[in-house]
Amino acid sequence: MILLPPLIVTWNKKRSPMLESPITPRSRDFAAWYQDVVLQGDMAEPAEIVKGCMVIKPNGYAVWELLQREFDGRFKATGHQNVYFPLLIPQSFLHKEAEHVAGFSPELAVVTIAGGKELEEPYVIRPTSETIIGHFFSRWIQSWRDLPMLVNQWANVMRWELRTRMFLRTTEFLWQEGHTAHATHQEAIEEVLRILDIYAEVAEEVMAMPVIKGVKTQAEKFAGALRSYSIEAMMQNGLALQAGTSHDLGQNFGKAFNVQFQSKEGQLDYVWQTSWGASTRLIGGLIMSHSDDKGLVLPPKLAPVKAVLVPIYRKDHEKGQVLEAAHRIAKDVGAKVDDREEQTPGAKFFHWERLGVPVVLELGPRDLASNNIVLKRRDTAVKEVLPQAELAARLQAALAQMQNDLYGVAKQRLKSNTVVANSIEEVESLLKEVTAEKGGGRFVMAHMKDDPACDARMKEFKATVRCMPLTDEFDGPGKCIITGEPVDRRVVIAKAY
RNA sequence: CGGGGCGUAGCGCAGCCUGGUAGCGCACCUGCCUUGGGCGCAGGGGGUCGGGAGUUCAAAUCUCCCCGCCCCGACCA
Repeated sequence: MILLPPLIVTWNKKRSPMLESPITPRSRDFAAWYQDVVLQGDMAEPAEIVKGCMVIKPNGYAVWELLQREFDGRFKATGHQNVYFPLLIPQSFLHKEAEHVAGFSPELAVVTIAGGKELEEPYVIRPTSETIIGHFFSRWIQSWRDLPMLVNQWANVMRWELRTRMFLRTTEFLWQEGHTAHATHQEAIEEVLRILDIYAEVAEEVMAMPVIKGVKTQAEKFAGALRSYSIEAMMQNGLALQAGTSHDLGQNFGKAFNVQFQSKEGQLDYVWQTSWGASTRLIGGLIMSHSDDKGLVLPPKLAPVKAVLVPIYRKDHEKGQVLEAAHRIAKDVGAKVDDREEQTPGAKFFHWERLGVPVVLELGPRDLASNNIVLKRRDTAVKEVLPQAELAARLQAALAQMQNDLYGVAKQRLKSNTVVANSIEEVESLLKEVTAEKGGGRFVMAHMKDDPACDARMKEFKATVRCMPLTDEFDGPGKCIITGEPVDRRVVIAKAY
């Protein structure tokens, strides 16, 4: 295990013992820091008895539920309906689309025995549901009147990964997968981009996590898609995280599963399909975007508890007055009162700090006498003394400001860690510059042809082409740094999770 | 799947080299005392030492096998 340095408690030496921080500093070991924050923030823990899986704890699941609500509302507002398909998929289904099976075969878990008997045809535990949904789409769709078909499912999926990290990559994970069918390619493309916008909006406005929207290279696209789009975020160590993907499946699955419709003109044609997904990985991205050495930092919009009030008192008569006021004030502003008697205020401050609660309020005898209250933001650690009468407004303002500030800080980090390269040598040196000491990364923008041979060269730097941005300040034509051929824009090259 | 680390009380660890009564801190229980950033004191409960086999009078400790977890690399939301 990692040895932890003592956290020296300087504010009250005569009363406080030397304490050990339960969290490894980010700067020392980012991976250990991340794991500590997940554990100390009570978000999840390794399932231990089930390889590669995790238990999402109440605090973590509450964040997922808030995220779900944000996505689900937007999906429904754009005409999608929720459905649920089986966890088990006949193995043969996977084989109907050549690229699809090639891409997913290595990571499938297969059920071969059920009810004590060997199955005639094994089932795979879904790694994603394009195939089984294709099968049902072919039964549900006959006419142009049945289109567009817009469905979404909230589900678990399983991919047998060799290397797992909580939230970022586990064998089983939760996600939503949207599946749609359209009469024309144009409509399908519009759908893919509409969803990509929703992903970006939730990431930026709800998670306070800036992203780059882009197109995946052919080498990096979803197995079975014509084109894949993604949003890419940058973590605090400069590594990239794919935070949501939206795929233009063309007619590949339509043909594989015979999903045909009769057009207004009476002609038979295959549907144009899309699929798109965002997973619990987003929570990993959330943690790696905002949290610090003291623990979790949650943006107000995704904090299950937005404010906690810690009452402070000495004597019995103070206790009664403080608690009465604490409950009254907390009720007014929607804060939770931590009135546990067996914990001292100091212990409570540390507790809520680790859990990432955006605002902690302090109320003690001094405040009662002056009609004030103390408000402290999790991200800045700044304490403000303000009149109780102004609390409701000031709390809302503080939460809104914190939401904005978190985004601003992350946006600035993305900007300042994004650099331009005009040759492959420059890509290499720019990537190596940050890898050595920091164990980190950055985004390098370079002109590159969308050709698997070019993607492959990035392996030398342990990097990948994250995406070809749809729009950003690095747009503009140039020559591919590998082939010299003219290309119309720069791509994002980075090390990634 | 390769390399490394680790499995001893709920958690974090010491003990192992050199075999001989299973320990420490936190947490937990009881009481008193404290409360504006991890209070203190006193008393107390809690263990198939990851599993199996072997060596030995005797194994947490030595040998072999197995299992699991974490980290680092090749594949990936």
